Amino acid sequence: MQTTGKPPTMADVARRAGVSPMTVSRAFKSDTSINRDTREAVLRAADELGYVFDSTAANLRSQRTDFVAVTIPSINNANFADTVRALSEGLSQRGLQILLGHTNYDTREEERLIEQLLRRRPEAIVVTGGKHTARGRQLLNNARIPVIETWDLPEDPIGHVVGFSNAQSVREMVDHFVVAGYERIAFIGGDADRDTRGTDRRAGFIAAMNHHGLDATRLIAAGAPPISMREGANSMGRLLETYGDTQAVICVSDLSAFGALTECQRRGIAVPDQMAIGGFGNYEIGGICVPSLTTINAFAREIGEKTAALIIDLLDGKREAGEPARLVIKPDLIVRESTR
Amino acid sequence: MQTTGKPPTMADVARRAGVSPMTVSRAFKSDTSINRDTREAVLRAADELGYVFDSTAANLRSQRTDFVAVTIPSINNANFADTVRALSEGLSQRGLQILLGHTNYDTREEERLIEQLLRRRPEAIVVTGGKHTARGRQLLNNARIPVIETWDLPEDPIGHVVGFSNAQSVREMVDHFVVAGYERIAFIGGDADRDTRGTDRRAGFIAAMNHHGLDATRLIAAGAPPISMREGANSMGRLLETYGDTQAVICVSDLSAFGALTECQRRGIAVPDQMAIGGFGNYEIGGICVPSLTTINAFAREIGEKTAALIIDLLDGKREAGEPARLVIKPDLIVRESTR
DNA sequence: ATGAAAGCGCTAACAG
DNA sequence: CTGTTAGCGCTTTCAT
Repeated sequence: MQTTGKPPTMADVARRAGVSPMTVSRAFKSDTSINRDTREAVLRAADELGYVFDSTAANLRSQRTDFVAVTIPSINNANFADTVRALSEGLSQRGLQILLGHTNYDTREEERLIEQLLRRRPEAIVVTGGKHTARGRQLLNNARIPVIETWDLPEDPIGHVVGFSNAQSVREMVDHFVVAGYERIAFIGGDADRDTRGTDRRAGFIAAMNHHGLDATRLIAAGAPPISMREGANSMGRLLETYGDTQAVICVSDLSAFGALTECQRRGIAVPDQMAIGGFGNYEIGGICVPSLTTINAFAREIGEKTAALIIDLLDGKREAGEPARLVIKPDLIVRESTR
Repeated sequence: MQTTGKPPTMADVARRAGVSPMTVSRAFKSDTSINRDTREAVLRAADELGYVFDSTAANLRSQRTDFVAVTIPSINNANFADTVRALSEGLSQRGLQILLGHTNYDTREEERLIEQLLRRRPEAIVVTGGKHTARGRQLLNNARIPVIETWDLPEDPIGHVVGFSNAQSVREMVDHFVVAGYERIAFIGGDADRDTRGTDRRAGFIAAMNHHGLDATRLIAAGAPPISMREGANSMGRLLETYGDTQAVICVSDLSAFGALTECQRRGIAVPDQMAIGGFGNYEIGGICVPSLTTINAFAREIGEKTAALIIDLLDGKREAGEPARLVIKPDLIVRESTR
């Protein structure tokens, strides 16, 4: 096993094993017809040479990379991480590998990323959300591979969709709050535009409040997404100072909701008695903290699972590529201790 | 821009632009000498055809992929996510793209992953931790690319190292606790072996306790890594039932420490007065929760930054590949409200 | 079950 | 600044 000079190729392995390169190639595939002993001899020769299969060359010749490109807003978000993990596990069963990139909640960044990813010739591309630059859309449209938009229900989808309605989910939480007797309800979320899911959640809040004939103007802008725990805490501080008689607040995520909760704790404001708090995303923290957080389970893992299954069906031809799938997930309201 | 038939290649673009394929190739590189107008004409022709550059072919011919392979134990961990993000941002400045895989804290899984990643011919490979299967080590040793082990200080490193001493960090926390007057101190961590960093932290705890002549047997095994908030809470319950007179506990991470804190809150045990709690990793939650958590900042982001800079220097030949780097990071003890 | 020939789409190397 | 030639390492295709 030499560590200098050029790395061994299939031809080197073939020579050593006394077979043709084609036989070496077959020995490295699991489903090809090849004699057991021949395969073992080839693999032994490969091992002795320290041969490592070159996917790049195989990809070029076979025109298949077994890559699936995935873009997420942030690599540092447990919800998206859950989706990616489920996706990764589902896809790995078919030998598909994820090529992951993050956009920092920026569609310009997403556009660059999409272009970069498509150059690697993935078998499919999964993007988070339905908002893209014009050129980003165009790139996805022209890609001759399955395109799946997730975590959202775009009105004008590019291809397939695996998502849920962010607005509708929050509407249901507002309904629950109103039935529980809350009237002066606020919303803590990020600045508009960048995070479309967050924007949708706020829109759902406003629509539901208006529907109930309640004041929908208690909106705290927490800064640029993603909204951290710290920003949630700061926002709660501003809420208390601006709208002191607020009875309940819905936060754009469990992380900001937890931050808001801690600010109440620091100020001696009882949750839920003096202030009820709702979050979004069913992060682990929401089920653990004291009091635990009422939240919305968006089924991040299921999004990944369904997306993986969809991609596999499409690649296997078990599903018609021409008929875009629209897999709608119904989020669950989880009522816990932070509301009464 | 046709969407059926075979995708356009450089030859198609060249024909349309009235130049040779080589000129098209140059038009797509930024640093090559080519006439401004020619480049624009080529890029226009490419756009009109909906041409997308094929990295796979370029990679094979140039024998450069611009991939950097990275393995982390879990994709769902804010510490590793911080490292990956910093790494990703540092590397993208040189056009390097991360190929990420997760091992689920399992060296057998890591071995499979390493093999799969090396087949993609990355320019360098970054692994988390210094424990690998024999074959995993061999694969890394024979890879003719820079190997960087992170988040640890292996005694017998394969190549470069960017990490810190997990044991030493916890030793310092124990020292701090002892100086503060705590004597009956416990440790909550995962089952041995799988997570070597966690195991090192426990070893550091035991060594420090012994050094101070204190009882080092209050060890709560929280289950298989990674230890969740929930498992931290459960472990605190078991600790209180098993060693009721414990004054302080050190947890393998801030997540389990927070879980432990919530269990105290549910049981009406005052933190830090009746029970002091220390965590590890300086997760955001530790700085936000009430009381905030004493912890150890392992500088996850700096690990990523230093690793990215190291890789770039190695690939640019600004640093001798033959001289393995050993970049040691000194974690910081952050004393907060959960200890007195 | 195995082999021979050809070529995937791009760029290194050289020439002009 | 631009073009020609050859070939990266594998697999498709067709034989046997």
